[in-house]
Amino acid sequence: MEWRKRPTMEDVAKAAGVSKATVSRVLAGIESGSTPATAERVRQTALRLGYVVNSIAASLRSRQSFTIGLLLADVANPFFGGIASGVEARLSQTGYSVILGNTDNSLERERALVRVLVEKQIDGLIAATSAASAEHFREAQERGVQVVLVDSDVPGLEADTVTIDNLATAEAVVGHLLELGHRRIAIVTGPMDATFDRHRLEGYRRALGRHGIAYDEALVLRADLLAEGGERAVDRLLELAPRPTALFATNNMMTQGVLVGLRRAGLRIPDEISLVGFDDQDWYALCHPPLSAVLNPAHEMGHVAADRLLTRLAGRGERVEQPVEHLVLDAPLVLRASTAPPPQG
Amino acid sequence: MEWRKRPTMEDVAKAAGVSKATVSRVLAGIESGSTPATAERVRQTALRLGYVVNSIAASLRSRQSFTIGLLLADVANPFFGGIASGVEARLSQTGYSVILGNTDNSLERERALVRVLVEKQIDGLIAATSAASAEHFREAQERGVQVVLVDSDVPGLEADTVTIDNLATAEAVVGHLLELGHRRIAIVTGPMDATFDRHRLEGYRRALGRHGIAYDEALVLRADLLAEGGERAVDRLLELAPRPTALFATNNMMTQGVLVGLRRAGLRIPDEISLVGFDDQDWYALCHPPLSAVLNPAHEMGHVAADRLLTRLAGRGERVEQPVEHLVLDAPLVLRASTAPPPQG
DNA sequence: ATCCGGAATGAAATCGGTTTAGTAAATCGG
DNA sequence: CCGATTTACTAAACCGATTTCATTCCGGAT
Repeated sequence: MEWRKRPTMEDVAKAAGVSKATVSRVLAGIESGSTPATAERVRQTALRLGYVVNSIAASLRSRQSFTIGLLLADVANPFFGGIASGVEARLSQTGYSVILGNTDNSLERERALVRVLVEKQIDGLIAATSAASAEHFREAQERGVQVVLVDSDVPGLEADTVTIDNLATAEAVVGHLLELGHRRIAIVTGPMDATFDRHRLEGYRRALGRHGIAYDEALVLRADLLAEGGERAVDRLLELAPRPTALFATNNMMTQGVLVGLRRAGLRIPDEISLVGFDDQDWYALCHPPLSAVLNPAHEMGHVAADRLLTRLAGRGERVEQPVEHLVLDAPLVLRASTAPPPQG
Repeated sequence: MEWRKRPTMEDVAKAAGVSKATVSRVLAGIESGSTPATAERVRQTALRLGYVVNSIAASLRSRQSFTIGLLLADVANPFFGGIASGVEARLSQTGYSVILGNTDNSLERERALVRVLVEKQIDGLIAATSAASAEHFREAQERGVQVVLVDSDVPGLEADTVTIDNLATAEAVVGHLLELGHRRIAIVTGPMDATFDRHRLEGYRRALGRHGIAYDEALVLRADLLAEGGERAVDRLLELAPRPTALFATNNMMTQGVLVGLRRAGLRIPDEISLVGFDDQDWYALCHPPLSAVLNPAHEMGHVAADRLLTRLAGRGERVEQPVEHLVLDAPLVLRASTAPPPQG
């Protein structure tokens, strides 16, 4: 069987009548160390032979993979899709590749993924998961991986973060509801593993406190961050007496679930109940009624995180280590038509 | 500066009193070639030293990276997010990693990405883009990369594909509209680069033909596959006289755009115009009115594509080459409330 | 003419594994 | 008990680049 082997740098060197070292220098774009004429000849032969570098070999020797890991709780969720697109957009401008890992909110899977990524010698890691544990990240750091956290912070981990001010944002949402006159406001939260989750609840609490309203555990509907959970939360809400007049759903999937639950229950928004969602999506404007929600800048967070990672990578080998940064982006509340003063009676 | 180097296989070998070869065999899980006692001792020392393999080095020698490339037109689009999650779910069960590439519908970016992926020695490539060109894929194939296409086919490329029957699906949609009594049915298409785009139009055409209705170029609203394009398509539709009584949007983003365009124009669905969308999303059920659409099984397509790629990778080195397969999945039309008989007069 | 310094280049070491070829000892059949 | 396998294991080659260090070449200063 005839099979043409792909040309290596050695082949190019031979064909161009130079050494591997020279070919390497030329193709790496190093100006000094070769005549313009030689450089051109090398480039031509490489092209003629259809030579393509083997980055695996290059990485082995140079100890740089130009690859970063991206851990997401759920790629199918547009919020994380937005983060991914932001990360990818920024990184691929620079020749870095991103290895995608989906954790499905499983800490076990997350650990396994980090392990594989470390084995693959990633230069950096961007994580947007709700992991409560820090050790697997710390292990990666010890092995020289720069890590940047997005959306959520991990307590006890010394790493850059890119988030929104979840506390203030939630406080603003609930403040808006309070100003409309609502007094019984329910909140649908996740399992409280992640900081964003806890901070959103804390903001809710603080807004109530500021308005002199007692915090009532019964109004905190703990769910699973998925649509299913949002839907079931509505069921529990219906059993509350007196029934809350407003509801705050703290992520996009649960917002969606709440919407179907409310529709199934036949509750009219905002006449019978006001609703504020999270992670604004384009379609929020299209449902009935158009939904007010917090705009969580997913794409931008991804972009900023990638940017931060790149500068950190660029600054390796510096004498002084760069201090960690905690970047906080704006998350405006976009008001549409799903909130109104509470019904009379 | 004191700096502890991460242990290599050599270190483990020395500490365990065996050779690198033995360590390699043990850690690779090769049963034969070592006593259970030796194996255990090696595993223990590896653990004790905190040894982690360097897959880069392993890949270089073994010529397998256990990495595949995933090219998507737009990760932020939930449809592609669904494909990504399907691919990732199937692949990560098996120790493969996926490198994500976003093409943004740019052929140039797509070519550059394929180049980088080939340099990174991917074992396989899954692409869900609307590239009309085959050569960059063919080049990857020549370099030993197995290619699987998802959602769209690339004419002139010998590769596995995983798609839906776009022609039949579109024909069914338009057939449904025709049976309701519509005679002027507009369609919003993409730029016709991709086969899915062309096939959907062809299905539209065939349905009309089957019902003895003339095909009218004016009713074909060419857009850009984005929401923006769908919105502008509505503007053009409004200028048509007589105005079409039904509209078929052929992907999720354009469906969304059409929805906002229609809303802005104040056209009531389905009283004044019927609408069928594509790439069913959960929120279609939540808008007003609940939207009928084709359910494009993104997650499943990704899953199947990954599966196909894995069996192809497993079958390398066989005497006989496996023939390419064209897998076609079901894409049901889910009817909700956005279609009705045309208005009188 | 001679010496010197910098630029161009090449030979060889190196990265950290996998794989091959080979060796010594253990096992087996008769 | 002997030759023939088999088994456990090692030494060394190898994958294909980058990087270090030595060498050659050249023009300009002395």
